[in-house]
Amino acid sequence: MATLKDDERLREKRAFYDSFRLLQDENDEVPDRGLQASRTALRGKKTAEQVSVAPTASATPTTGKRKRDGRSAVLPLDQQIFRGLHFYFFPNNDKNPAQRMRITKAIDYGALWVKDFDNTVTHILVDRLMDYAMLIKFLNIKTLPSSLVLVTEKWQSDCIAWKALLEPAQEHFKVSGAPTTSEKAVEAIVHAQAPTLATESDKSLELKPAAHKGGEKSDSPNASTKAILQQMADYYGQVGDEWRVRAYRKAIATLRNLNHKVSTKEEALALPNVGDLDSACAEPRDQVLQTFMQIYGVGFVQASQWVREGYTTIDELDKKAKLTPNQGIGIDHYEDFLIRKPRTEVEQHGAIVRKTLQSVNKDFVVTIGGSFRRGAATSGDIDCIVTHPHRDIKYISSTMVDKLVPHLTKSGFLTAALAVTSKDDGTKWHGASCLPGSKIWRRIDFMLVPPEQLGAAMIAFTDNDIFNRSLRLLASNKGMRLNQRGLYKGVMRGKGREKLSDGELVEGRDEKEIFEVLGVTWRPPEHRAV
DNA sequence: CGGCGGTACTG
DNA sequence: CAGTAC
DNA sequence: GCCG
Repeated sequence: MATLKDDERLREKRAFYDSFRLLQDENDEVPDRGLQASRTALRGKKTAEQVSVAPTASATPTTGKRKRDGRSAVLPLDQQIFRGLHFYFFPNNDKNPAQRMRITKAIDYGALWVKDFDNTVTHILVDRLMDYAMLIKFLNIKTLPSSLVLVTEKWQSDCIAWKALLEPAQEHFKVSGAPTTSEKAVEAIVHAQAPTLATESDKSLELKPAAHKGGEKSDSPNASTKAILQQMADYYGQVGDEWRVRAYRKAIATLRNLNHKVSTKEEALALPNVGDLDSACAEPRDQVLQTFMQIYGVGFVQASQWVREGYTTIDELDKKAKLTPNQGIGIDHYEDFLIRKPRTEVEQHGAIVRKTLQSVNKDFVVTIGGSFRRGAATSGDIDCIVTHPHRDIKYISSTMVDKLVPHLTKSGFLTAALAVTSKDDGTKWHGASCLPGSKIWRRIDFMLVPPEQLGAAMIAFTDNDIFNRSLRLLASNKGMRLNQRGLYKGVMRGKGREKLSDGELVEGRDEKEIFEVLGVTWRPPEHRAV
């Protein structure tokens, strides 16, 4: 039943997406400073004023929150993903509006528009209605130089959506009738790293948790393959197919644990969760939908409805849409909640909570979980796992609700409550916090855990979701059940995985013990992510 | 082909 | 209950 | 997308 509904939604969504796209093609002019010779030709007149456009703050253009005149998407140099590339379009004129839009955009993003085909062309972008044979005939040549990149126009729009040069040799960018590049699967995909922009000021994006100390081989032999898989996962995330995202992430997880390079298709197929690595194609998910769904308290259903009602910016939602209190907060602090924060700041938030709690009772223990505990350099939110070695959940939660939260709210540290513990047996509190002197709100969560459940809670609130799912699934397949309270055995399940009986508690207190009972070799928190 | 973690809070 | 978050 |  869920599937049926989903299909329905998907179709619905596509329709809206399409109409939105059309709208965009007409309206979405992007003046910018990236002046290229060809632009003058393209736009004819207005040149002078374009020359001197200063780069402005480059917040998130999609939100349209700060600026009313959504027009001015100034593209700083580092956003010009096509810089240095020479595009030849087929058809190569700007007669029809859509095509003109494409060309304009390409230029806005740094490409040079080559009007007469020559050997400086690096990319040929073919209209959806054209095919390889027509192109060859038009250019009056036998074959194209292999160094040339031949892609459909979709490549361009996807690159823009992604803010990156995407691998052109993917099935969904293939021009109809074009000679196929023989390789497939792992091989084909492996050499396919997106070319990096040769920028002058190349600030290195440090992504590594930098945890490696000992003799561990720091870079995995399958790094490039994983990068591709990650790209595929991201793509499907964009496209809205969460199941495929999960599948790809599972494949990455498998590769992560290998210490030799997988280089043949056979080898890949033999691995669990890793398959042919074929790529399929779907329409990218509506950017507006995507933006709306990043609002706290807004999911697919609400976002779709707003899109259907014609909303296109968060600003409009803020002014006109009917919002729940949480969504209001989500919108007011849209940027705040999306920004990842460095470990040092996460630690400061945790320290405040810990200190306050311990001033009530010095034995309280506050552990920061989530990606922080996994060693990540930055975190999206702050997960505080709150426990007490010899008091029960009731004491813990009442202390939180009656003392800590009011106190920290009064002090100005806690700035919003988004989901609070309901009864006395409540176990979680979600809200926002703000360091003294700062104006940026952070998402902070408290997980209230009695000592006998600490191990299970640590697993649940530290490991990333894929790792969690696999552990729970593993438990399920062994006739057990894993949740944030413990590991249970003798669980009866009906059709599907429907739980018929709760089973009996095996272990909850000790993290390692849970791993052991499940037959999973222990790994420290840093190694429980995908 | 159908299934894809398991739970707690909001409205 | 559906929707959302973790 | 992979698994049973």
